[in-house]
Amino acid sequence: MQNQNFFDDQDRSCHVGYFNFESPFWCTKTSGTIPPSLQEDDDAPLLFSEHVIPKQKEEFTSTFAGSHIFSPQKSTENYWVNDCLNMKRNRGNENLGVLPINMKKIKSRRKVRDPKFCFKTMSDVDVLDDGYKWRKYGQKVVKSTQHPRSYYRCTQDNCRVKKRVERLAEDPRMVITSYEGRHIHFPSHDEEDSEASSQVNNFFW
DNA sequence: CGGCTTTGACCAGCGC
DNA sequence: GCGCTGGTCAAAGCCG
Repeated sequence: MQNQNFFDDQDRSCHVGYFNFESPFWCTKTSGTIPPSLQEDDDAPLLFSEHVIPKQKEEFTSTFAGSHIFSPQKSTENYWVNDCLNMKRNRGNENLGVLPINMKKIKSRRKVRDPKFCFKTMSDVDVLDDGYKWRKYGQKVVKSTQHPRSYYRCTQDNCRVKKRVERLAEDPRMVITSYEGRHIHFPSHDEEDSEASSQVNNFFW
């Protein structure tokens, strides 16, 4: 297995880098998975969910999938990341499937944006190899952290997927990677490892 | 020379 | 309306 990036989110080690989205799912407001307390608010963001795929050697692939019709406000970005992690900790079992999440209400009135998800990784390198080619188009020092935030765009023609990479202010060892949009193509990796290659293909979503 | 990164400028959203 | 902030643009420079 190549491209291994492990992180510890305080309850277990997770394997990230390859994302298995064999059956991508999207929780919507019409699915009935949103707590009643949130359904009353048209501006509440959509639920995101976790897909847990048990793997060999007691590893498992854990991914966050989400579809925010209304993206969180800029100032709630870390808050949203924390929600992802809280959701992991609240998991009761590791069955394959969609789990309801412990969700907080985040108000937002911003315009419709592409699906988005993010994860935290302990890594020395900022940019994780996810099989896609990215071109950096900007870097900014944001107020919440002294570390610069980098902006990348997929180099594939007509693919509008973007990702942001930044280090956690509280723990610079942690890298927060945020993806926005869906790839319209397969990864451009020249994989020698066929198993890994097939797993990469599952990230087509 | 083409593709990429760097970086300052610009713009839009948001809060006050 | 104004200032702050984050996101994007684009020119310049770097590198293979």
